[in-house]
Formats: sequence, structure tokens, C-alpha cells
Amino acid sequence: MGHRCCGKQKVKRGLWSPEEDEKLIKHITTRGHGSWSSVPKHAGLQRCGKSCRLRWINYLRPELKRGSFTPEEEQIIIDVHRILGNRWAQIAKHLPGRTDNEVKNFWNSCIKKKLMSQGLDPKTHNLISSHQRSSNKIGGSSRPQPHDQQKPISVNFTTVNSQKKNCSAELNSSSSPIVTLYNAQQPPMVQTMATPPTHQYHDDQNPNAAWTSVKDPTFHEPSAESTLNISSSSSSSSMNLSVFGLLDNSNCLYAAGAQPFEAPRILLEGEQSMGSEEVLQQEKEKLLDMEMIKAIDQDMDASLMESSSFDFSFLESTLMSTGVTSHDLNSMADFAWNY
DNA sequence: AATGTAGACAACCGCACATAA
DNA sequence: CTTATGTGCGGTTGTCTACAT
Repeated sequence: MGHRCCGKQKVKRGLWSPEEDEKLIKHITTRGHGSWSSVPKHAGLQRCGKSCRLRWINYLRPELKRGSFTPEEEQIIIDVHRILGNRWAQIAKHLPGRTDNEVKNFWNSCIKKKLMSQGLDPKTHNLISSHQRSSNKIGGSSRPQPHDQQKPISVNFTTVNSQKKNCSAELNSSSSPIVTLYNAQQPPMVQTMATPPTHQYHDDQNPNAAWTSVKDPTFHEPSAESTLNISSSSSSSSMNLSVFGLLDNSNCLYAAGAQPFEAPRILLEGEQSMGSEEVLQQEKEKLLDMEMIKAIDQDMDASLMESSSFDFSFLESTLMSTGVTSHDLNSMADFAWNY
């Protein structure tokens, strides 16, 4: 039987036998994989190189962590997915010992359903309108959601229990922030959250140490004045500008590949113009943002706003280099506004 | 007990990209 | 510059198992 990637050779397909596994492990541990296409020949396997590579990466590698996902891992997957979308390989990099395939399967079989049962679109992490849900049959449930027509809406990730025995990674009420989400059909709005975001920390020196959730010290309680409406004509992009630092705290919207665009600054009632020190501080922050945007710009073309063509791995490395880790993404993505 | 169904996971397929010839 | 080859990735399909009818 032929195989597309191996041409004429007849190769075995389907599940791997323990004997095949043994051969592959023996070969790779003693000689390394080198060129994957030559592995089957040298290891005495009737498989294609691609299949050997996949088997090794997804199943046989010694550093792989087996077993159910922990609640912390699940939270990381949700957080990173909110930013990166279906970039499973990138998401898996945040979870040592997990493979992209494993993450993808876990997402499709478990997390996706949880989100949908909460009325959230697993693609955008936004609330699904009742119309969308009934027409798309998302979640398979027609249970009406009282908040469908509202925005913004606070959704607590702790409300849904696992329906399957294997979904061991329950969302943890103590570590899950209340996230403010917006109906994608409504004009975007930036609003502070009802509760402070939490950051999760982990002792890098001690991999076995438990994750701890800490309230974001920079969080300020919402005030009536802090709600800000932003209108836009763009309708297709789902990019979260706040995540990218494209919108800074002085209403400065940064366009890709262009100089920052200073939106008209309207003083709120009772607000006083800033002193020179405040201005300096804001300029400093703006510069930091610009540094990051400049770095991103180097790797982005004019189609930045098409999320499909955006280099997320570069963004990630940029975020990392500025000290932002995946565990900080909770608070970053909490101000999700999509259009 | 037999059959159907859904979920979990493993594996495959096709495409895109990088690099060497 | 073009072509061939290898690798990585995301989407999809296949298989096994547990549970329901």
C-alpha cells in the first residue's frame, strides 16, 4: 500500500504496536532521529518518517507528561487561546510536557464544550448571541441566556461542571477571575472589571510548587467615569488591541506601521489637566508601548488586522521579552473588546 | 445481551515554510 | 532562481471504550 509522503514504499498505518514503539525508542535513544525520513529504514520499521516523528513527539518522548490536565493547565490554555487562537503548538509551549496534539484534543473534547455551555464562542471567547446560538446550534442547547442582549456581561468561569469523567481539570473558583465580555454585535466598549484580576505565579525554582493566585496590584476599583466608548467602522477583525498595547491609557490608538495616532483627548467632567510629572510618566509609558509596537511592526505587514496573517509567535516572544508571561494574560485579556 | 451513541485520544492528511542542491 | 526535500502545524478522521437504550 502506497503512502503519499513516502512514494512507493509500503508502510503500515494505524495504531502502533508495543514492538514498533520499542524499535523506535531504541533507535532514537541510541542514534537520535537525524533525518526523520531515514528513521524507519534504520529502525527497521514499516512506517513513514512522518509517522515516526509524530509517534515520538506525541507519545514516546521521555519528557512527556501523561495524565489529565490540571485546572492550572486548563486555565493557561484558555487564557493563551484567547490571545492566540488555534495555535496549538504555541499554546503547548506554555505547558511543559504537553504536546500540541494533546492540547488540541483537550480543547476540542472538553474546554470547547465548557465554553459553549456557558454561552461563549470558543473562537472569540465572546458571548454568543441567542440568534447565533439558535442558528448555529452551538452548544446543542437552546437554554435561553438572560444576558444575551446585554453588554458588557460579567461571566464567572466557575459555573459549569464537567460532564465527562475524564474532564478532571475543573475550573477553579478561587483562581478564576470574573471576566468582562462583550457581545460582538454591539459597539465595543472598554470598561473596568467588577473584580480585580488575579495573576498566577509559580516558583520557577521549584517545579512542584503549587500555583498561587495574587490580585493584580495595579488594579483600580472601577469608577463611573472609567467607562469609555470607542466607535469603529471595522467589523471583521477580532484582534484585541488592548492586549497588544495598541491602546494606551491616554487614548492613543497605534496603527500598525505608522506613527501613533493621538485621538482627541476630551477631559472628563471635573478632570484636571495633568501636571508635568504625570505627563512625563505617561510619555514614558507611551514610549515603552511604542518600543513594543515597533518590534511588532518589524514582523508585520499591512494586513496586521487580519488575525490569520499575524505572527503570533513573534508577538509572544515580544511579550516574553517585556516580562509578560502567559500567567499575566488573565489581566491582559480581561479587557477584551472585539469588532 | 445486543446495539447505538458519544467522548477521548491517537494518527493521518494536506498545506506552508525553510533550506539545501 | 528554481526545484526537491524535510519538517512543523492545524484540521480532520479513525479507533477504542464506556455508557445508555
